[in-house]
Amino acid sequence: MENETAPIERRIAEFTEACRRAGLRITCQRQEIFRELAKAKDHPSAEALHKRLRCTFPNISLDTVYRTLSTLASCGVISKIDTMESQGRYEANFVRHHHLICHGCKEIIDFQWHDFDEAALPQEVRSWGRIGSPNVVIYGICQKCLDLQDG
Amino acid sequence: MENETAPIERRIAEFTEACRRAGLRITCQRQEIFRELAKAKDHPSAEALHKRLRCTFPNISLDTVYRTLSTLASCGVISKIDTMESQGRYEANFVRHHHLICHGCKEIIDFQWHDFDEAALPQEVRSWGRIGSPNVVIYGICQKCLDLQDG
DNA sequence: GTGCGTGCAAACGGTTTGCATGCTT
DNA sequence: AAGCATGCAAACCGTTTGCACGCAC
Repeated sequence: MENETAPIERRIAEFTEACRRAGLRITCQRQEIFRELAKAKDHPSAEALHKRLRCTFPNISLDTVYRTLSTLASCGVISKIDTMESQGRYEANFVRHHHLICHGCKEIIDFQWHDFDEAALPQEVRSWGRIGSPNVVIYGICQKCLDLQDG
Repeated sequence: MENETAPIERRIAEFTEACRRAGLRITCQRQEIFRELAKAKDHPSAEALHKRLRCTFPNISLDTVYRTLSTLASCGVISKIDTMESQGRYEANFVRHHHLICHGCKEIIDFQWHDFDEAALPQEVRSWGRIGSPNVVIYGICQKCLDLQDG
């Protein structure tokens, strides 16, 4: 699960193993949902994922997609991204990264920032409790949307 | 609007001025909503704010609170915080800061981090488009919630 | 065989919207 | 006087839930 650049089949195998460890049954719906998310590059919502899955798996229901995403997220096998929008978005990228979010097209771009990842946190934060990885979120308007506005 | 530590009446005056500039009418609902948010220290949701407002302003409707918060947020007079939860939360703190969010009690704590604010952003980010202030968001479990679990 | 996971449909909760009235400008 | 803002109620949308069947174990 730790390497998003691993070949997709290897990632499925890791996923299967992770489910087994978590006591989750391995169903084809779960495998397909994970595969579709792992191969997506755009942080899809549950609905977007459902739409894609229906091409190869016409009977899959939206509820199952919702249920599976939330199950997998709570096992830490995938993660949910909090955005300003009403729809939740998901990703299966476990390389440490941060997000750029476009207010215009809602695209989410991953970026890495090693200096940040290694920086010491303020004392106030360290003494607050038990923390997860600090995440940088930057909202803005991407170049494509800027061009559309000006053009 | 820039100083959250200014006396509340001065902040209301600044708010009034900002509305005028934005071409928004100054109604007592808007003033009261802003006042309640400006004095809140806990990043309330629309519903929480509505509940508080009803004490001093029994006829105010929830719709107006929603409408006003979204109007003010789009003028940049207040800001909306994106969290993992379904409810949107708001703040009127314009001192540069970041957020610690507790998965347990959902409390949101502000903290400042000057070194971060002054750090150079990765090239990849600078060339992406037009960006707003980078925000650090840290999820975790606060000490109070940890104590409850262990105790 | 046991019981978790699925599909279906209905409920849910937060938020948004249409409309007539009221109040700021 | 003109028209934006409000309150009310109903719609909306993403998500969750109850239930009976089916499949992984």
